[in-house]
Amino acid sequence: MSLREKKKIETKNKIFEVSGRLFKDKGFENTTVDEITKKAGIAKGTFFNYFPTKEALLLYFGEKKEELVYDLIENETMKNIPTKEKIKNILICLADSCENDKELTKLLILEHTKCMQHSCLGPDECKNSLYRLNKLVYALLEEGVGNKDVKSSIDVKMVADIITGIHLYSLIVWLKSDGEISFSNSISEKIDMLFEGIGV
Amino acid sequence: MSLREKKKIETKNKIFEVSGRLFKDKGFENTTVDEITKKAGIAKGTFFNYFPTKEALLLYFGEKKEELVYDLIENETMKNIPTKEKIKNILICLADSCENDKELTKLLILEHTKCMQHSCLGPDECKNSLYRLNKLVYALLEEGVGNKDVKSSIDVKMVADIITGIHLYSLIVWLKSDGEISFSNSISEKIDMLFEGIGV
DNA sequence: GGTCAACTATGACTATAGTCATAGTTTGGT
DNA sequence: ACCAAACTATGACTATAGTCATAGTTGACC
Repeated sequence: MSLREKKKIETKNKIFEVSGRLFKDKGFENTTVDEITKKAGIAKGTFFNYFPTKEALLLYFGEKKEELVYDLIENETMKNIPTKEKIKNILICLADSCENDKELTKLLILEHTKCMQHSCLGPDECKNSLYRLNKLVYALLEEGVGNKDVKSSIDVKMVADIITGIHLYSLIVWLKSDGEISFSNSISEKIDMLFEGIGV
Repeated sequence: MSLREKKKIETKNKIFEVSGRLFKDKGFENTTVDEITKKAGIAKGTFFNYFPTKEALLLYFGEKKEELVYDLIENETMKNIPTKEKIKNILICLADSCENDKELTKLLILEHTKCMQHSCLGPDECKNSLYRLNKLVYALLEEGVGNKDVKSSIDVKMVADIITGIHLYSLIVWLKSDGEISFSNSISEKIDMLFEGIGV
């Protein structure tokens, strides 16, 4: 690795590390880029060489976190269990991950909602976690239809959207609540309902 | 009405009117508060006497729009039709309203997501359209359970959340799409699925 | 119609994200 | 070792949302 590459990684890590501490201490909104760069010992402009906006740094935190959770999720997808259980387990993994850092989750869901709109990014570049979840659920449902685990008459894309929506709104409700609600429980029950249907 | 009250209303309307034109012309982000106040013939500080933030003005646009759509929705709720149809019609009303001003919808959904998180506002003050929809759907479902239109075994709150989630994510997908998708169609089909269930 | 309290308007000021021309550093080729 | 090109850092500068002390206006009461 060249000197240049080493320095780049070092600087990026320094920003990541310093801002992580600051965000934890004072919150994202109350931390200025000036402050981050001062503590990291770099010039303000340098920050923007690494992250195009302050929000991009937030998304980077999100990516790091997602790497971890998707390792777990990958495991789940391998298991030989009914589709419903598989989807539930995955959503529970995600929920647990959200539950262990509510503040970050709160900030990220806003960024992801923002992201989803600026359709600038195609399917693959888009690091958006909602989008990623949606694709994964889609794949599992297709598998489920193949296994006769899920009605073959359904529009798989549509159901994937329903499930993503359930995840998103449950997340929002949980964020709004002051900790009385368990995100993972509530989502699990909702998936049961979707599979059973609510009509008489 | 006192002179003071008249002037206040006049000024607020002036801001509303001028900013409406500017937002249409150049978009929300590209319109500055400075510009709005100059065209409205008031000082910058005055703007913030009427709207605490630039985003609050956006929410005001949202409220005005919502007043209109909720008139239609109220009509629907009166009708003597199956619960499923009622909920579908309401969601279609909302979708139509969104479809007739995509840009505003895009901006509002972000603000509403933001709003939902800052749990500062209680159920009643909160003008948030997601929250409002959620409450309405909840009421209709209860009615539906009473009418034996909906399984009595369901947790009504949970199903209301599912439906709100379906609405929200469908909205996001529609916003992301470049007009190929009909928001109202897609949501209607999703409600059918939820009533029927997707399990074999 | 004078006076004071309550309300409202004002615009200079602050805070902060993000830009950009310039200066400095690293690299690969000779 | 030297040079040019490519890359990276820098911090003064800009743009803009939002604040706040001050000045101006309105209304109610005498």
